[in-house]
Amino acid sequence: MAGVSQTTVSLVLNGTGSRQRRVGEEVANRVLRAIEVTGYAANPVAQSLAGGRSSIVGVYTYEPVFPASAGNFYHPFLEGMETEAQRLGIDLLLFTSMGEGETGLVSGTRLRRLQVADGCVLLGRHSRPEDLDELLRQDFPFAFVGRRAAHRGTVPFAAAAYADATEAVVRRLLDLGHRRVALVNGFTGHESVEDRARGYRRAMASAGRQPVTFDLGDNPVGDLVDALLASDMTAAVVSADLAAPLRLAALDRGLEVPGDLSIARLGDPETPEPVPVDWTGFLIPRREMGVRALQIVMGQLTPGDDTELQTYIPCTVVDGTTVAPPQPAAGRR
Amino acid sequence: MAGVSQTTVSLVLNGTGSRQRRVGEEVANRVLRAIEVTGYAANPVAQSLAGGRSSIVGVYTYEPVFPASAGNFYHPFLEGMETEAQRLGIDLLLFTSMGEGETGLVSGTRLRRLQVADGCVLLGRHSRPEDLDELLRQDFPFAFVGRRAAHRGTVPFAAAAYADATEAVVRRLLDLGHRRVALVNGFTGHESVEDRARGYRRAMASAGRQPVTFDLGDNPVGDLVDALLASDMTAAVVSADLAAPLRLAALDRGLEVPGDLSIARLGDPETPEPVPVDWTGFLIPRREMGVRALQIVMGQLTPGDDTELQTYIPCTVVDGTTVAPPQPAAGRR
DNA sequence: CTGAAAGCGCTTACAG
DNA sequence: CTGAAAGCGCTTACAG
Repeated sequence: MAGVSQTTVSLVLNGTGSRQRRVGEEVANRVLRAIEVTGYAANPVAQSLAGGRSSIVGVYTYEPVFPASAGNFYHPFLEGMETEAQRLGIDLLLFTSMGEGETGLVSGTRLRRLQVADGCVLLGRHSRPEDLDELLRQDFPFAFVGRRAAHRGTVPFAAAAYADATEAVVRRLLDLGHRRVALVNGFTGHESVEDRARGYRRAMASAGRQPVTFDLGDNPVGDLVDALLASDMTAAVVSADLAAPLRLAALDRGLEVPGDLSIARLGDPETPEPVPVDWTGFLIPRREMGVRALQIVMGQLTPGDDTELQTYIPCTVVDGTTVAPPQPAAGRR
Repeated sequence: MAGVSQTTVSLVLNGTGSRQRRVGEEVANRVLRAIEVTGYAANPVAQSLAGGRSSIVGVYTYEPVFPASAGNFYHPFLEGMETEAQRLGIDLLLFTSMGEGETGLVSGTRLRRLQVADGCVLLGRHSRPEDLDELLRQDFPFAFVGRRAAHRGTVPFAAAAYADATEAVVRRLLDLGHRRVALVNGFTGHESVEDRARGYRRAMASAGRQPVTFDLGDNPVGDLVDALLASDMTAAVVSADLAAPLRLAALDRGLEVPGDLSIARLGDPETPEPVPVDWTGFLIPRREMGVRALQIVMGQLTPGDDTELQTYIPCTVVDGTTVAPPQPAAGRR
């Protein structure tokens, strides 16, 4: 013992907040020295129970994190989170115990178990709005990786700036002389799809062009190519996973890419494409999204912090060889 | 309330052990119903503090888990652990906060933070013996992925059965007619290398052949090929990472594989080889090692459990095209 | 500036 | 078979 009370030790360790009470410098040093000698470290479990911080942030995923099948969807996000967690001196608690029978975060013991952590990062393509509502209602610090909307309230998130990136890509096509540029979606009803569509419309509107959207639906990709040509499209901006199949379908029909049809890819797919293509388009800043999501959670734990709750992270636009100026109409087959 | 005390609820939830006290069936049902209605779930933090279980198992790695650089070394192990964790209804706490300055588990607050978890799985090529000693001394439930030895005491582990697998591969070469089969190590001083060497020696001894081991050291791989030929070796069993370079060096010297030299690979490397080769050798059961490590930890938490503390998991031996019967000496260049 | 005391939500001997 | 009470190791009002 350094001759002080438990209270004082706690105060020394937990630092000095704004108008918090300070411990005498001399006493503080005495405590610090004793800590060094004894190798004392606070029991995080007790800290947590007593209302303090556990320095643990939960990671809740709506799908298994390490499935051989799903490739490495979560990998880059986790890499960012791990790096940031290390920097911040916190640990990550993986909530993997959501089994087949579970129905999300709200049900059962899941939400309760979250409380071990100071906050939580959520990831997953298929989130459940009721989970977000509940988290918001409980005032539990969290952040989603990717933009998510809730029925009411502000969902904190670290999202890719899909709108801006798509706008930039479409503008590039327009600048090359394309007049008929289509947006092609693989699926709909997701925030990321909406964001891309917004950027697309913005670019088209500012150039006075008519926006036209094609949805894949359940049809074969080949039909999509036919539809694009039937509409006299000279360029298409395509969601990440659909770009490669669309290009192959076009080549299959004897078209040249970008000669007959320019294709820009709106994001890089989770799994690397079997045949590498030098795409024009943009990349999703997955790693940085992970970093930022963690920062947003931690920001909510720090009173004076001014970290934005909803942040958009710029995507890197890349110039490849799948986009070229449109051919004169005569040249098209 | 169901009209019972906190004690009773706790008893109902924590199940009935061996000679533990039982709660009246009628009362238990009443409690269960109330739990269902209210959606009650015990606070794991409090459970943990009170000496109960937190249903959290820590994962401590000696290198970052999600580095883009290191490929996916940990991925298959984690996949197994995640699957098993899900099955067991527990969560995984990633101890990622070991930064640059940290010096292992024992130092600083790391060991203390482990206590949030009921037990811990350790992974990493460069473990620290003092960590194992300390964990053993504290009687903290843990398991290593891969065989590890400590100064004293039994280190629980889930290891690949390298010795058996190597023995099987070498025996296969001997059965094909090879008389001079070399063991080639990329590095030394690791348990996994020792295990392979043991299997190699066993197979050679039982066939009455002289075991010869070549260590790469800091020399170029080409020298190794020369040394193998100078010693009239017709086959080599090679550690996972060295197999591909050795084969290339042999091809470079105008040799044929397996014509002039049979090469068997002792394990599959962490990162897929750039040029796929149809190797003869064995595969490391990484996924299953993760599963078993978790089972070993959980076994220590269950009084009557008879899970082996040290388990070896069989490797899959595969027949490829890098091994063939030895050529008559005349045919060798 | 410092300490005694209550309380976080459980589990577990200990009495009935 | 059941409950009152202590205690896990902290934090944080509340008094001095």
